[in-house]
Amino acid sequence: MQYSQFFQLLSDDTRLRSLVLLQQEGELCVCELVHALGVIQPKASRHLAALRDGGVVTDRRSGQWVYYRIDIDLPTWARQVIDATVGEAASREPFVNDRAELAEMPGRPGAARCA
Amino acid sequence: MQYSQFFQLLSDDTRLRSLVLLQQEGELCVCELVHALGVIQPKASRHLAALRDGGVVTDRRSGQWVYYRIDIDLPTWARQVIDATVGEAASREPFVNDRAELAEMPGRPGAARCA
DNA sequence: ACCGTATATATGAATATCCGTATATTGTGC
DNA sequence: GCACAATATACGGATATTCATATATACGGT
Repeated sequence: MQYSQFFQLLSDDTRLRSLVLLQQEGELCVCELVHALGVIQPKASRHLAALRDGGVVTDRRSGQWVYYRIDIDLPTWARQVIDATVGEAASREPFVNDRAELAEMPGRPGAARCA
Repeated sequence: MQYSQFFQLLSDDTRLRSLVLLQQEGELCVCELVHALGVIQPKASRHLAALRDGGVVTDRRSGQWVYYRIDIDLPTWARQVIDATVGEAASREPFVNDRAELAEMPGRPGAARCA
């Protein structure tokens, strides 16, 4: 059943924190997520791959960097789930701190960081 | 983190199908869920206990029966997640069939089955 | 071609989850 | 108190998830 699979992807802290940041920032590369979340690179990469394989995010290569964003073609209900969650989580830890860590990251690649 | 825990509870088919039925019917006893989902009793009971321990549903004893319903005090965002999901899932399998099986169940206990 | 950076994947271990069976608990009616 | 129905829990076993380490791949600059 596709529904429970979607929720399974949201049931891990690293994946959920990544999704919240992606929803807030629009697009992020792996190294930005590694810095913001304070996790090692293989861990971030693995969870992003899971989100991509599940159709929740898409990736785009630009030079050495791979940028991830939430899939534009996500079904309406799934988008609503993410919206409701991020709306609540945005003002709570650890999500507030994740965003602060991202903002303080030096030498971020200069890709489009539109919301 | 409470958010990922909530999603973990929605990431199992049996629990999600139970929640959809509870959202639609308002209140159901274990034996009704056993019949509607076509699962054995310990399985239904175990998953309902997980939902109760996670604060997603509440239980109420009435004679031999224990009735479950979605917790009225669920945070707004969690309620929105369930609403969006049930709104979409209600017209799809296996949720349609679950409800049909429940409607055809003989000898249902005569408790409040309000929406 | 070589080196450094960014990202992905393979591997094995630790842990968590889910299951069916068996059994315990609780309540009802006699 | 006894029999029965509804529900809950204990127990192992099977499977899935997550992790860190190590390694592989891809790209840019020189």
